[in-house]
Amino acid sequence: MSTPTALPDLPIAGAPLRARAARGEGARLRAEILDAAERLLIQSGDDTAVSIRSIAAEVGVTPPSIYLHFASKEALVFAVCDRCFAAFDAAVEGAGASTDDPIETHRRRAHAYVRFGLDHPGHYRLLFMGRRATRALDPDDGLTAAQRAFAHLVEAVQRSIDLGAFRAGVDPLMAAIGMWTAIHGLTAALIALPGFPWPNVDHLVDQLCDTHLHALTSEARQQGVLP
Amino acid sequence: MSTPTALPDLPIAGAPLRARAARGEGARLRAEILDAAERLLIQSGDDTAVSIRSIAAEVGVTPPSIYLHFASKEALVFAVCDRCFAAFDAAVEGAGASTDDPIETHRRRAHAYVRFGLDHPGHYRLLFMGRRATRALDPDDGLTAAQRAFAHLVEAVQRSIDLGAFRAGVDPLMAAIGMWTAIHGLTAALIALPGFPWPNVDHLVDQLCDTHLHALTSEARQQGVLP
DNA sequence: TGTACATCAGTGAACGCGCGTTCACTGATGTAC
DNA sequence: TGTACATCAGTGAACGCGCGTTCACTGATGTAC
Repeated sequence: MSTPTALPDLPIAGAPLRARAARGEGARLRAEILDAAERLLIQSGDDTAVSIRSIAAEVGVTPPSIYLHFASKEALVFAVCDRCFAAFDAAVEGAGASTDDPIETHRRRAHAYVRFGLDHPGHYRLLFMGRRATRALDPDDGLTAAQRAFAHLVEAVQRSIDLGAFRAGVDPLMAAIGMWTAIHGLTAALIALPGFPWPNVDHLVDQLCDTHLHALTSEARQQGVLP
Repeated sequence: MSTPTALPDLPIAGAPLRARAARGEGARLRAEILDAAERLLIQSGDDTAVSIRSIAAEVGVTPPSIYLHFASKEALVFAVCDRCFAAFDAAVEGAGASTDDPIETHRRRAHAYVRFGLDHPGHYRLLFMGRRATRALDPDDGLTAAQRAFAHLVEAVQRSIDLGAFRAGVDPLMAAIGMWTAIHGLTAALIALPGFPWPNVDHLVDQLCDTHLHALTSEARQQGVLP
């Protein structure tokens, strides 16, 4: 039936590249959109620089198709970020769990944190340096992956206190905030200012760990204003 | 000559609000553009969210007029940032100079740094949390205000070493990076996550100063891997 | 076994919008003769 | 004193572009009778 010149089975330039999902497998597109959006978002590290149109093109589908699975661009970006936060959390938790030493575990967490940021600067920019909504769009969704990741750090500090490795007077929340903001500042600066004359990164992380872990372990109170 | 219905001297709705500068005072518009751009940029804290058109409207002039004084949007944004960095540097240096104590000066610098960030979150986002170029567009312009600000911190550390307040073995660059990234991380997190259950900010800054200044003053080496 | 119908997975075109930048121009003002 | 001219400080319209989202639609596939 088809003439020699007609090749309807080959993709035509400009035509969608993706075969329509079979009946009942419409949800497959949702997963493909998430994957494509993640690829583009971590490439640019900026959700405002990634358009619905570019995500649709990456999938091989037209822009309106996105709205079959996500209510808005914001909802799609949030879904991607939640997945990325879970990956970040897994990397840090995994590193922390690789030792039983209640001090060394924090050191390994810190190194894994910074390494994640340097290995995946797009992820890190997206998760920690943008202006996205922090809370779940739908309150019924429960804790976000970001909230779980921070809770894991507080738990790690609490364990070190329970095991007697940290001073008894340590406030787990204050200590967690102190360590997190310091390591975040280093990571964010390393990513944002690649032209800065940075010394060896591992030395920087170690120095930071020395400083903070010393304060959490030494019995002597420093000359600070805190009681 | 003018009829009662003609009021040519009053601004008409939609018409430019700004009177044309007198001959020889064309440079005045440059200053007005800088002021307007700074207002809008610190309001949003994001240079991609501020358009040439909105800056022109803020001044009361048409968009092409911007190009009489700035080669591109990038050049205009850079000029604004350089001014903002100078203001930031002045705030921190001023606070540091308010005492002769070589330890207390760092504490005051830290508090002034965080206070600047919280008082001017738009400035801070623009200067430290965006994706702008870090170096001068024209290499002949010499050091940027940002580079001068960091140099001032290194000098402050060096003075504390020279006065014997910091350990002799302290590397001024490493110490400056350590303190800066930590305080930057706290400031950036405070700004980016206003919904986070932050404890008292002054306590956080003090805790951070305690931790870092203790490491720089105590003779005992911590359990770190550094020699 | 055949056929009308419902459902599903998308598409095509358009909505109104804002963007940075360029280009030829205008109209007031000072200057030279 | 009068006037032609140069200069200056801008303007108006347009360039081609991409944006998120909506809406009516299409065409393949399964299902009920």
